[in-house]
Amino acid sequence: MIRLAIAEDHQSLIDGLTLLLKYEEGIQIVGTANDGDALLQLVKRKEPNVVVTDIRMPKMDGIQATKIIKKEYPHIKVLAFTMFDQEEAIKQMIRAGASGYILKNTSLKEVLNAILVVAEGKIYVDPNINVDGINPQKKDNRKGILTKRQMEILALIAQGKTSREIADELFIGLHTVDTHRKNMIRILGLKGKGELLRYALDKKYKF
Amino acid sequence: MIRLAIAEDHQSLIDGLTLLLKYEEGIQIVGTANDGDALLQLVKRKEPNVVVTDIRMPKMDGIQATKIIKKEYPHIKVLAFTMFDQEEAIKQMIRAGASGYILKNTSLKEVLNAILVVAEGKIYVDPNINVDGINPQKKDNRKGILTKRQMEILALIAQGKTSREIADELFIGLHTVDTHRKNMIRILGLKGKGELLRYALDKKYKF
DNA sequence: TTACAAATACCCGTTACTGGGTAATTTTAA
DNA sequence: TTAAAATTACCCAGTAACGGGTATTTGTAA
Repeated sequence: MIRLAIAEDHQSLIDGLTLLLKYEEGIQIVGTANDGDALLQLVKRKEPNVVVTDIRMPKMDGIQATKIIKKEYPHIKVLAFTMFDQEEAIKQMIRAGASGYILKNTSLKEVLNAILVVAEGKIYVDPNINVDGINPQKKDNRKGILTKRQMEILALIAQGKTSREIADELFIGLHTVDTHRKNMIRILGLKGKGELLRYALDKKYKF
Repeated sequence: MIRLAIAEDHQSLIDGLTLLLKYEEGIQIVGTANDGDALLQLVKRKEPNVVVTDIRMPKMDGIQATKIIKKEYPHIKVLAFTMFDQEEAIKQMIRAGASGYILKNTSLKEVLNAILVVAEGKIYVDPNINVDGINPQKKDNRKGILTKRQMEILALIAQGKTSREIADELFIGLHTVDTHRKNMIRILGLKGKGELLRYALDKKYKF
């Protein structure tokens, strides 16, 4: 299930997209926003897995918003929804971590397709865009997605240790371990009780 | 760590065993009992993983006690501690699910060895015993250890479903799912929050 | 050296799961 | 058909984990 958030200062466009996607199976629109600030609030509250955002927006532009979203929630896919001939802005969106860029003068059907593509973790680039240096992905210095300490703790979680045991083993406080747990859950886009343990067991042999 | 329970109506023998095992690393004596009833209570309270029990005991004999223990806690290994020439009783112990049988006229050192052997899940039979039809293990009709319903629920647990979700999916009550969870934890000898999920994930592909 | 990331730690509240019971009903097998 | 096993369901209490904050210290890189 794709949980979609839309940010776009032209409400009419939002309405059009909403109309198209409302009855689309597998897509749930968790909210819309008319500016960057509102988008960030929306992401924080609803944690979508895909965000469609305009680049030029009031309060905070889509580039800045994307940077923040990708930093805090690297698993969220961002699809930039731009007007034509703003190649410099598009480049910045790429650097900010966007997974796709589609022009506003595209059919809504193609927009839907782009959403599905980026939701799968792939990159979607509008055929009409021709930017030379397109090298998305991998702009954060993190080796993986998690920090050293987080991986260390994840490994202990995989061993079935409780937060208390992990805290004692690493000579840190219980709260600290819980904080790391929560940060990892947020960063990895997990949810629910066992998800982190499931993830830990899955990745256990991949460190 | 072997958590050991001892049942034997001759307290002197218990004392001897305790003396031997007290400083043995890897073995913790969680309690002793002088009759079958007391043994069952002990097992229930302390959940040992290995039980050493006499066959002839007051109130309830070791055979009956073993049957009940193996039914409720199949993971617990039972080592019968018998006097010589009671072959019929030994056969019954086998059928009751004992993992080993050692004669009382054996050195305590050998008793220790027998405990270690059965704790590893292997079968220990005193060399001086010669019963023809020895076919231990597998006396419960259960295919595996769990029932159909329990495996069904375990599979859903492995998928990360909560009890609530599992209940809805199977059209049964939340309490029922929780009961199955608890029964599985008991039968499998697990403990702690994540253990059942870990077990479920481990066995997921082995159904 | 100064900003940013990482690691540390605490607060509050809620929920899912565990651990301890008990018990009725249905199914299966002896 | 009758005893045993399996499935269903509920009670109470405790705790680990989650979800949401905030905040300080310690690195590290610009």
